Amino acid sequence: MRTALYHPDRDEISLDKVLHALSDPIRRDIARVMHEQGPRVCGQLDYPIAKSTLSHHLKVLRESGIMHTEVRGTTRVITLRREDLEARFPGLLDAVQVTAPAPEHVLSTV
Amino acid sequence: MRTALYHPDRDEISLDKVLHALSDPIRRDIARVMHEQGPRVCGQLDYPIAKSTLSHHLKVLRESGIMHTEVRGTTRVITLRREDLEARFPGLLDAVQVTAPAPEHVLSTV
DNA sequence: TTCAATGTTCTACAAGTGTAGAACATGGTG
DNA sequence: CACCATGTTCTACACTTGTAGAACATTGAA
Repeated sequence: MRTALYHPDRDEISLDKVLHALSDPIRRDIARVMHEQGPRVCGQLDYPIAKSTLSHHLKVLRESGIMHTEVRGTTRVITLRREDLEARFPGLLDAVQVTAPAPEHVLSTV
Repeated sequence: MRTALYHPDRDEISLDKVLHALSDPIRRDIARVMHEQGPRVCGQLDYPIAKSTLSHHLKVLRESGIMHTEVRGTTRVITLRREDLEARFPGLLDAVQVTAPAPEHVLSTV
């Protein structure tokens, strides 16, 4: 059963959901990696969490409108929806350090 | 028993906690009101929630470093920590529409 | 001192979240 | 076909969260 993956339209992307999605450090880092290294295959992501947990995070990122998922064979290519997010919430990706390097004094953030 | 209210130092303000705090629409609106109308007394805030719930939200905002609380008689004056937040996460308050008016197409956000 | 006003804290609860193991689905390969 | 690789979905669980009522603390005023 192939069901189409849900992606909100640009105008449906909600700030509540985006901020919630980005409040998790792993999800924020996934977004950062997608921006820094371009589209990725899920398996290329390396975090100390279970496959099912990673899948959950990717679902949150996709359903909140932060990334796009394209099925390609057995793998899935995920892409940051940079333009949609920039159009909807200008400066947000920069401000949450997804598209901007963190200033020195921020790196030690707990 | 008067215990000093906890306020994180500027350098201790964590992006995780700030984003989580701002992912709630009521808390984000409180921040917006503080910016727009200056320091407020808690009782001036008008939301359809219980006193204890409002108090909880204010605690989250204070402990995440978003606002400062000053006890003054029986009331408490709350202030947006605009400069600290701007220094720590430049552009964030604007991007989450706390210090910037929402563009037309964003007002209908669900 | 007694009373009222302002908020916080305590307690409780339903809903949501991050986590992971097991099973499943899909697609490529031999 | 059988087999493996990639990820998702199902189920479960402990923890957190937003919510509110009741009691409490503090201060100012009558």
